[in-house]
Amino acid sequence: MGVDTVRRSLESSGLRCTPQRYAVMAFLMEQTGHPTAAEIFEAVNRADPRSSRATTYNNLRDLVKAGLVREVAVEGRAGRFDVTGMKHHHFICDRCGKVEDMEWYDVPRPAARTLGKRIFRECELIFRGLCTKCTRGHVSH
Amino acid sequence: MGVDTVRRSLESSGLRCTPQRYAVMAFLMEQTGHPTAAEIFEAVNRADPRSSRATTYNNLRDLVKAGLVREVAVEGRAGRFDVTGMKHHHFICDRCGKVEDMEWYDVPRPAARTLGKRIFRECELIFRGLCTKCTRGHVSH
DNA sequence: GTGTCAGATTAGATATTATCTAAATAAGGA
DNA sequence: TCCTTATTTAGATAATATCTAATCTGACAC
Ligand SMILES: [Mn+2]
Ligand SMILES: [Mn+2]
Ligand SMILES: [Zn+2]
Ligand SMILES: [Zn+2]
Repeated sequence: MGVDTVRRSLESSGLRCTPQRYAVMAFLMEQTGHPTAAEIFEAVNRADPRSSRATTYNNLRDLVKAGLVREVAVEGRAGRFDVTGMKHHHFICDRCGKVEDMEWYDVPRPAARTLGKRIFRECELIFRGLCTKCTRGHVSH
Repeated sequence: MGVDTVRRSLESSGLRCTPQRYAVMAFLMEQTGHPTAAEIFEAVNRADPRSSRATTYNNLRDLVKAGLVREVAVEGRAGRFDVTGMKHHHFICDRCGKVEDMEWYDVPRPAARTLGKRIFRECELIFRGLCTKCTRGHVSH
């Protein structure tokens, strides 16, 4: 994805395209994992432009609010982020906690009866088990 | 669920049945919501026996490790807990963040192809949208 | 290009959530 | 009743996130 695509997606969300904000988006887009705010902060500051901690958090919050980034639901204490855009599910490793993307597929939505007066927007699937790395040396059964 | 049931489930997990630990289990079992550690700490200490903060956290960790309690995957910063036992899914409100239980139903597991060398254990479904309370006054479309 | 200013950035303080430490206590079996 | 060891405790500390208020700058109008 090119520089202009990022710039335009920021602008169309009413966000200025600042070097710091751009760097967060660019880093997240080249990631296959789900970095924490601390990891994003560190990665962005390995090169110019520098960005303060507050700015990194501010930008993550703004990008999430704009729908360009999401905070994934995990049970750890540190928020983990990925770019929205391509729909996908997640696999979380029981052993090492790694969060991996999984191919998206449609899930039967809940029955109207169980939904009640709630307004349904989407389903999200979390698979659990052992990741490829943690599987090594593991004997099933 | 009776006193003895809790006691036995603790003992069969190799955990001593202490008043503090029992209080955490008892509170979680009467909850329909998904309290944070701070809420559990507060609730437990509204009456005897008292429990320190460290003990509340220790017990939650031990109960999770024993499989009697689980930490729910949510995107907030504070861990939220519920008792395992009855399988169910979750509905998370976009607006107020409330986590509600939803009737369990089986989900088609991912294709072996997308699973690769991972070892699959279970699927967990998260529904998103607006809870009943946040629906009030909301105009769809 | 220059001026304007709301939005953005910053360092550091503060808040929130969770874990650690080491001494004291008590559960449960012998 | 005694013994062993898991558990509890207060307080310190760590990890994560937000706030503050001074300063700066991106984007737009001219
Ligand atoms: Mn992802
Ligand atoms: Mn639940
Ligand atoms: Zn793993
Ligand atoms: Zn709600």
